[in-house]
Amino acid sequence: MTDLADRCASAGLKMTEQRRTILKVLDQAHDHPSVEVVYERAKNMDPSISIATVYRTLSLLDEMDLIVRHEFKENFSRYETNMEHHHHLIDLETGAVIEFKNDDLEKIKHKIAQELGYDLVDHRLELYGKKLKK
Amino acid sequence: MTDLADRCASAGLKMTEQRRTILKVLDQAHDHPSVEVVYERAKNMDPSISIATVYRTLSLLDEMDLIVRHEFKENFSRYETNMEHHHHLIDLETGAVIEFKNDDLEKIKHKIAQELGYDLVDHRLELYGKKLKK
DNA sequence: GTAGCTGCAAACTCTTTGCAACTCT
DNA sequence: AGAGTTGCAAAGAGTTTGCAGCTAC
Repeated sequence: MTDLADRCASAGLKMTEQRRTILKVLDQAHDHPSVEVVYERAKNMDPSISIATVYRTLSLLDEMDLIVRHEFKENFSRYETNMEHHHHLIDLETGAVIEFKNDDLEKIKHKIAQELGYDLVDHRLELYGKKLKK
Repeated sequence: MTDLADRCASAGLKMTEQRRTILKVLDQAHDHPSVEVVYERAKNMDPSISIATVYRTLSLLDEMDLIVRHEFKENFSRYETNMEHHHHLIDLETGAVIEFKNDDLEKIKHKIAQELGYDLVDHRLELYGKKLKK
């Protein structure tokens, strides 16, 4: 049983065949797939699965904080299972997503919010770029 | 004639009554209005204006880089005319947008992209928070 | 005069949802 | 058995677009 499936089961979710399939897709995904992509991969394992179920499952997992929904500058959402805190650089030519982390950034972020009199609840830091040719 | 209108005219755009109205709304806006809000304000000056025209005009101005379109964590776009470089803190309780700038952030941003082998084309840095009660 | 702009309504994209049937537990 | 889950199709929200008529230049 996968890690995600474990946590879903302990949360009291019914482990249906469809959920097992979607969780397997997510566990195997090392990229940041869109709903459409998760659906395609899931359909390869179980052709009867519906995209409505994929939407419902991903929303559910996002609410449970088991995955993270991103809305980059595209007109659809992407999801990722990597729960370690980090940010993203999106390759404008390929759509590829590169993860990075930076401690200075973390400090500045909180400092700014505090100075403005706010408690930082969420944030978004995305870089969009083109690969340098050497 | 407003500043925005000037620049539109020099770019060869026809100055229709509707455009004049929308540009006036934008010139007077010191907030970050959504399409719907621009439409409402424009309708107060000219009730016959259509929301399609508002959409078309805002997209056009965005392409011309006369205004900036933002897609915060809401399911609609907002626009702003303030062209000075800055970032945003969005008040999660009211939707209010507070602008700020920070030089350290600028430096780090470019440094990170460079280290990853990318040329920074665009970026997004948004903080979401709740007002601290004192 | 004519290229460009407008209003209207229909179309589009992504996402959510009502419902009846089904399935884990 | 019963609450939760599913597939389907319809509905929603925000946005874009085809078209015929209108308007700035």
